[in-house]
Amino acid sequence: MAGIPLDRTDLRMLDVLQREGRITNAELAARVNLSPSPCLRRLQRLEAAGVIAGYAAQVDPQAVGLGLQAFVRVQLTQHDSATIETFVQRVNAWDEVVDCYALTGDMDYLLHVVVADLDHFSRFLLDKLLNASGVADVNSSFVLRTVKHAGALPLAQLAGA
Amino acid sequence: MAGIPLDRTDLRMLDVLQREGRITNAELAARVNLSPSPCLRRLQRLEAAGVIAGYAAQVDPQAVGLGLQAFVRVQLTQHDSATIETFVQRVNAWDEVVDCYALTGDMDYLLHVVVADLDHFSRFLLDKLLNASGVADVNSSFVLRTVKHAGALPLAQLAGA
DNA sequence: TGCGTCGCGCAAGATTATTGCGCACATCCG
DNA sequence: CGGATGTGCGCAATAATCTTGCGCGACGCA
Repeated sequence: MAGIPLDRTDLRMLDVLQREGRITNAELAARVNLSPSPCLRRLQRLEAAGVIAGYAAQVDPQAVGLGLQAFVRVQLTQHDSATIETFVQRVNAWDEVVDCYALTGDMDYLLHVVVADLDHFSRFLLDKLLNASGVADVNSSFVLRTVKHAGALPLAQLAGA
Repeated sequence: MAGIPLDRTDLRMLDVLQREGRITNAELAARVNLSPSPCLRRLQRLEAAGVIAGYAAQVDPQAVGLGLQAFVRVQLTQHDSATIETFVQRVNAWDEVVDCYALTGDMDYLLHVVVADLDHFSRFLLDKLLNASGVADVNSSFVLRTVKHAGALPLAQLAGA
């Protein structure tokens, strides 16, 4: 996992693509002061190296009827590999869980949950989460407002080769 | 904010684009059993309506030297609009904060922070967050492992017109 | 100075985007 | 029941873009 070296141009490309992922290669080239050919070759290199893991359309949750989001902190009863493995597998199978992180602190996991409404959340909580073995404690907080959703890493602060 | 009606084809398009945002219109059309023309027209409609808010390249944080992530829960001293307004503005100005949500529960805000290392985080915490007025309490948890990062809404479970 | 490497720009063919147009089907009203 | 209307599809043609091979110049090094 050494990671490939990234120069200033690479970082500028990434910075642009984080915000406008469907921009044409021609315009991306113009933004970073390059002709289309080397720009495309750099892009393919970044994709092949996994620096760019993929591209995603950002869908408005409200528009598709998913109007409620919550963050659920979960504590497991035990921390042996079997318990963890089982929990992780279930989390990956649950569609409502968009993100899941293992954290330091008194709670083991943080789940970002997206659902249609309170009823939907209730079913998720009762039928899935609390039904899962190994779950000792659960603490739910609902999203009142999305204050910031950059969807972009702070590349500006990086020096780059 | 009624939102435009979405049929089964629209949802399938969104489902594909959430995972492969840079797919060509021709291939997207093939995936949803449509010819390129109506597929593009649907896409433009979805973009214009804001159902698709944008497109983003998913950059690997490790690859760009941002190897440490944290979730910081913040409680404000007061909840008057002036205190909130000030805090929100600062959050939006801080590059390290990728996401920020106002939550129910005993902590008012959840910040998703991406930094290079502990030193970087320390500077963020001491120089920025704890220096901000109106901040009563702060609780940081570091990301040990990203268990799941779908980056996609669960559209499969939606019926759609 | 001479050699090798690296990355750029140019150019041409293949692919894709984009628009106008006509047609089929469903709905609604007379 | 018949005709009008609207909606959305596919086709076709042009414009734009992608994609690859190639030659050139800059740089590092012995």
